[in-house]
Amino acid sequence: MVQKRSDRPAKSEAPTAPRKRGRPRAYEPDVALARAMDVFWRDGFAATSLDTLSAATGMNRPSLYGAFGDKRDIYVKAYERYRERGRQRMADIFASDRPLREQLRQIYAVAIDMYVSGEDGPRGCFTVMTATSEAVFDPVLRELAVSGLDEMDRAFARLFKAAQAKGELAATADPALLAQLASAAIHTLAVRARVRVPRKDLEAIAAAAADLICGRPKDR
Amino acid sequence: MVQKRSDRPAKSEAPTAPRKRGRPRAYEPDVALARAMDVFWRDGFAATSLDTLSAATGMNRPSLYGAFGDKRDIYVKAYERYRERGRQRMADIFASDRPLREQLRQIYAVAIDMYVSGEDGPRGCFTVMTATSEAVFDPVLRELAVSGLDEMDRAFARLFKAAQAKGELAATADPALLAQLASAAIHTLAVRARVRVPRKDLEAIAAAAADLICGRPKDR
DNA sequence: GGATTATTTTGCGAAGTGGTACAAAAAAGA
DNA sequence: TCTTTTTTGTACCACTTCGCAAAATAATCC
Repeated sequence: MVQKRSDRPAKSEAPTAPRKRGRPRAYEPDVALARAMDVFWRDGFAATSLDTLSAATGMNRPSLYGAFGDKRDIYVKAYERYRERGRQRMADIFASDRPLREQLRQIYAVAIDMYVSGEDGPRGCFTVMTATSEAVFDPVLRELAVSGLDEMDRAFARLFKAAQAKGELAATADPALLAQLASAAIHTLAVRARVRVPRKDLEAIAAAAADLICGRPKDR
Repeated sequence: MVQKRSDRPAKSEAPTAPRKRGRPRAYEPDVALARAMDVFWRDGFAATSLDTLSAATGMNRPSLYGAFGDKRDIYVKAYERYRERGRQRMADIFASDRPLREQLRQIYAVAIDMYVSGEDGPRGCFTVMTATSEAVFDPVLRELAVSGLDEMDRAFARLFKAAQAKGELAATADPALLAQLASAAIHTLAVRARVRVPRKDLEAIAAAAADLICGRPKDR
């Protein structure tokens, strides 16, 4: 009996078996948070009640509170999870060294996918739709929303710098400024998706944005 | 005594003196609606309570209901008022026949003015911030939000068509598509204003958008 | 088995929600 | 002065909201 409880018990199977002491959880924190994210993403902060969260997660309110904290805490965690998922979906595309126009096309395609997703209707972008609403008077939420916008801007800026180095983009362009316009396309896609603009129209906007940024396409 | 009550009494002074029969109103409907608009614009639909509206307008709830209807009715009227005001502020600029780049600069300047306005903090754009949130599940509100986006798109499209006719814009450009990108800049300004991005930064984005749309500036 | 620990369940309470009924108030008309 | 008409102010309703305390439950540890 060397190990006590300070380090992982290292059970036989998956890392998801620490076998703690008391009554076992009836929920999986990660999937519960995913459901909470779905609700906040769809309805926003103010329009979401703890009862709705409770129903969506299958946890009753005290369990919710114990696991994640109060409503605002759940919101913050849900939003961070949203950010993390978005980061994962975008990472490969930003990292690939394909032609700039193609990278842009793929990035916008992923964005559109996310924004029109939703069981009961297109949800748009969590950052643009709900995070910015709460951002004005809540400094913490504002910092989160700002970092969400910044992250996208900076990713685009890196992309454009690399494209300039490869000669795919005019050397006179300001990468940081152009990045914010590339993000602007993301934002308009989010807004328009939310009012049920058809996917086809969104794709046309995305293509036009990519064209405008890269310069007119040479061939077709 | 020819005229009864079907037509205007045409009192001596302003048209605001029909002198109706019962107890006179303690509020002016128009300024009350302006206050309601301020609240909804700032807080959105869900986070606004009738008590808040009551306090802001100086009307108590029954009077609010009598004058404008239920909460959603007030919201709709407030949003329509917002639209009307925006239309007024933009109309002259869109109608002027100045150089395209200058028109764009002015349009974006007005937008920034509106979006950073607000006694307690920047409010962003009513359409982008709150109308789109409610738009997913409420067909009426969706139609309103869509028409709000469309109106801006179409105004830009007319602008670009005229610019093409004057030779200020490449004939190969698609005015309708380019218009949606011009609107995208509006949307990103709204989003960023809401998270308290400084005015100076917003102006830089607006200038970059105008440059990108018009083509690089010839001189400076 | 009994003690310990962690979680769920039940239920409550205080505040807030949108909406309304009803009487008092304030004007014009007779 | 008395009636009629319109609006206001008070009070209330049924319901929802968030958060929490206390008890019940289910596991491990000894």
